[in-house]
Parts: sequence; structure tokens; C-alpha cells
Amino acid sequence: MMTADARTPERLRHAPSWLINLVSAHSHRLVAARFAAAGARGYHFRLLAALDEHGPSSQAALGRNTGIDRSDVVAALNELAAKGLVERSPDPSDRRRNIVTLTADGSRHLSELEKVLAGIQDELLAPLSPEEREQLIGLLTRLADHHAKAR
Amino acid sequence: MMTADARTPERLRHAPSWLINLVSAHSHRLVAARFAAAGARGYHFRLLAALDEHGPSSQAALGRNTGIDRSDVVAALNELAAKGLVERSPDPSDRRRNIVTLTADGSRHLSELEKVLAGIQDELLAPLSPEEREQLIGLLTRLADHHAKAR
DNA sequence: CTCCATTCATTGGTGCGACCAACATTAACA
DNA sequence: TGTTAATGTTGGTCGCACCAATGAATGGAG
Repeated sequence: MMTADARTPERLRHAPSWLINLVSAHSHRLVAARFAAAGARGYHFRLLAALDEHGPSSQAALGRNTGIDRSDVVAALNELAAKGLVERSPDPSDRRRNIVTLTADGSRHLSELEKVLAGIQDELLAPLSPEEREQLIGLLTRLADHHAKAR
Repeated sequence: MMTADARTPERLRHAPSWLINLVSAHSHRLVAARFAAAGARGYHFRLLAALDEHGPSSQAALGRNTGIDRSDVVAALNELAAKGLVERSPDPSDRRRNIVTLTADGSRHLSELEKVLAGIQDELLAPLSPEEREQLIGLLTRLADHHAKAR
């Protein structure tokens, strides 16, 4: 389960990497559980969101836009296509590519997942005031941006 | 790879769960890489640290003190024992238990890993000022504690 | 003191996320 | 044209978290 109570080695209690991992693990549990209840997982949401944002895309583009490995994109798309949330068709102008399109069902499913996600944010940040939430988001954004640039 | 650049669906860019995951993924990559270079992984460090802190312990106690599932404790201890970092001996006063002890080598290895970890913290928080680091640690600690109590 | 529930170590799974290597096909370019 | 690069796909690996079941051993309730 992993809590931060007695079960955390003392030297780790204040190590940022540990704290981040703890909170991340918790958020991951929340996401996994709620998404599973909706018949989805993280990769699905990311892909659907990218499709909704950028419109029909090749699989390679999807990988780039979501940070998901090409090979994992294949697997996740198979799952999404099996559920009719997404459609794959060959790109006539480049026969290497598939054009992946969001279906109406996929769109609907994405909205669901968005609601689920919003609920999770609230639960995750429950103990923080609105100002503190802003602070946290700001700090994390800076960390993320910094490390994103670095590679 | 996963950066926060163009490759992040817009609706996720400001979702705390996403940010936390991004930063966590980055920290995880750092930890995994550096620990692997030292021949270890996260579970190893946690177990060694718990042993150093609480002294010789049963495997169940180790699981409790580290938040690692009992079954995973077994596997990780096998690896540590194979490297002579840890020793398993039957508890004479309770024959169900093993008493796990940190060896001198284990102690040395733990110190190494501690240095590695310290370096990672610096790198992870590089873009933040000392005050901001305190802020972040404080906020994360509150989140971790909150969610730890809740279960 | 006996029976039952609990604890313990262990085995063997599952799932998710993140990676990597290799391959055939197709495009782009020098 | 010949070579380099991109694309989709297959088939792995690893780390972390978690679950179910089992046999051995213990402790507590009656």
C-alpha cells in the first residue's frame, strides 16, 4: 500500500524524490482505479486527448505528442480500436502511415475520462488551499519544464 | 522519453496528477539509472535503509517499514543476500520468522546509495531556490501525510 | 489444553508504464 | 540511383505495486 507513516525509512521522509514518488504512487493508484472502472488506462486517455487536440494523426505523431513509445502506441490503439473508440485507415499520401481518427464513441469516452480525472485532482489536492494548489502546480511545472528542456 | 513540451496533451499540462507523474517519472529515471549503475534498485535501498534504522528485522516487519509487499520483500532479499549485503537467519524464538541482518558490506553499500540519492535530489530540484525547495517539500509532505492517514 | 484465527515466508501470478532491438515497407534526399 | 530515414509492428525487458494461496508455526479463546 505504501503510506508515509511508520513505514517510511527516516532518511527518505524528506527526500524530494521519495515524496514525489509517494504522491505519484498515490495519484497513480487513484488514476488506475478510476480509469479501470471506466474501462481505460492512462495510455488510452493520453491518446484520445492527443487525437482530440490535434485531429487525425499518424501513429508516430501520436507517440510524439504523448511521449508514448511507438510500440506501446500500437498496443494501446489496438485496444481502443477494438472498442470502437478510434479508427485506423491507411494514409493514401504516405503508404507507411496509418491515419488514426477519433470516433464519436471515442469522443464521448474521452469526456467521461475527463470528468473522472477532474475528480481525481480534487481528491489528490484535498488538503491544500487554492493558493497552495497554485503554488504546487507552479513549482511542479517549473521542474517539469526544466527537465523537459534538458532532453 | 516523455517531456512536457509539445508532447503533452494540452488538457493535461496543468493537471496536478499529470505534473506529479511527469516529475515522478523523471525522478524515477534518475534513480533507476544511478542505482542501476551501482547495481541496485529502489527496493534494495528501501530495505537496506530500514534495516539500518530499525536493526535486524523479520521480513514481515521489513515489509511494514518500507511499504513493500511481503512477496516482493522475499525477492529483493534474495537478491541482496546473493550479494552478501544481508543475511537471513531463523529466529529461534519464533520459528516462523527469519531475522534479516545488515552485513558490513550491506552497510557500505547503503552509504554509497545514500550519496547517489543526495546527488539526485540536487539535480531534481536544480531550478528551485532553497526557499522554493522547502515550499515544495512542505506541500508534498502534507499531501503524503494526508493520504497516508486516509489508509 | 484444544481448536481457531492469525502471522509468517514463500511461490506464482497480474497489470501498468516505460523502454529497446529488429524488421519490412515506403519515402525522401544527396 | 543508392543510401538514409521514417513508419508500423512484433516481441521482448525491467521496475514497481498488488493479490491469492499455501504450509508451517504461533497465540488466544473457550
